[in-house]
Amino acid sequence: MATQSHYEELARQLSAIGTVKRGLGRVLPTDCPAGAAIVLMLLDRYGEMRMSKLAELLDIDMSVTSRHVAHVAERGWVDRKADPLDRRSRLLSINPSGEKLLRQVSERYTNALANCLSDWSDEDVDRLNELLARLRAGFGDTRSRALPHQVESTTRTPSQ
Amino acid sequence: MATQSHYEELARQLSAIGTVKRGLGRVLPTDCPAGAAIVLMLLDRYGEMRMSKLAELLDIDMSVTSRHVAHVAERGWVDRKADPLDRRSRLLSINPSGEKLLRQVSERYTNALANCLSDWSDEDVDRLNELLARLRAGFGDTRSRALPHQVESTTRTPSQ
DNA sequence: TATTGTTATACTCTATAACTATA
DNA sequence: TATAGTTATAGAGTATAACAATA
Repeated sequence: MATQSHYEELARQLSAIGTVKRGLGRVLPTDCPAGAAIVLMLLDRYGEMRMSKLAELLDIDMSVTSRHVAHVAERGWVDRKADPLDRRSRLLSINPSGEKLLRQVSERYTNALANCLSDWSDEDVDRLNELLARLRAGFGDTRSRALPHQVESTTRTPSQ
Repeated sequence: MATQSHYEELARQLSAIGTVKRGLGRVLPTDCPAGAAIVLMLLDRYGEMRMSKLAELLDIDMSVTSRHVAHVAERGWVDRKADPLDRRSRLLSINPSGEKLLRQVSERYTNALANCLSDWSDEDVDRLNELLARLRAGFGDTRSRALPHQVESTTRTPSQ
């Protein structure tokens, strides 16, 4: 296990990462905020899925997912059809219009990164990608272990 | 320079980092949102400074900085005094009450990270810290180069 | 009854613009 | 006039709770 000072520095680095996310956000096309872009990426990468599955991949509440999806559906970038197996569910899929927009988004993200990170090698980017994936996995798999401090002093069963 | 697919993966990783930030946010004490915590960290690390300097370190607009500072000042965690050299300015500094809270925040952040990243070595955390710092530097130093796409087709002088 | 998804409400973080006090 | 900081307003992202439709 790493020592405390290293974790403190990591906490600071993560607190400051907003700079980068805002920088990337500025290159997005009109009417396509970051939340919409991620939805398109995930539907493109993993194919047709339900709302609930998408919410799980996004790791956000389904109520929020619902709003992101409404946004992209209203603009004709994804299709929603009834799930024949369960009429409560909706099956989401990216359509050609959405794919076209996604290509634009990817290109702009890539250009922005290439611009700002012109001195990075493939290996540098790879290492960062791997570490970020590992970081997310650590948090994603352990959400119940990262509960607020109040839990410590109670005996109740952790929610969910 | 790295190739396109590596940058695309990085864009996806960055889009998904919110999971980690939300996880860390959940361990914060009541009345101390993430924005307040960063202000305390920076005042503790760099000492007394003006609003404008703090806004620069945070890399956010001074109007936003002003609200974060008002929050922590109202709760008695930082002091604001008039700058004798320029009565328009205010000098900010963390006080003992703020230092006490900051120790609590650091401890909780560290515990959360130690919990979720129990299999990470010091070297792993170091590498991630270095890459994140480099990533931010790339964006921070080149904000004018990462402007929205509209700029490309004009001849006007970049703002600022 | 339980689950899928939507909507209403509220909170955090951010930016732009208008404003004040001072330089 | 220009600058330091504040406040008003608006938009994006999120969570919780109440709800409708279906299982």
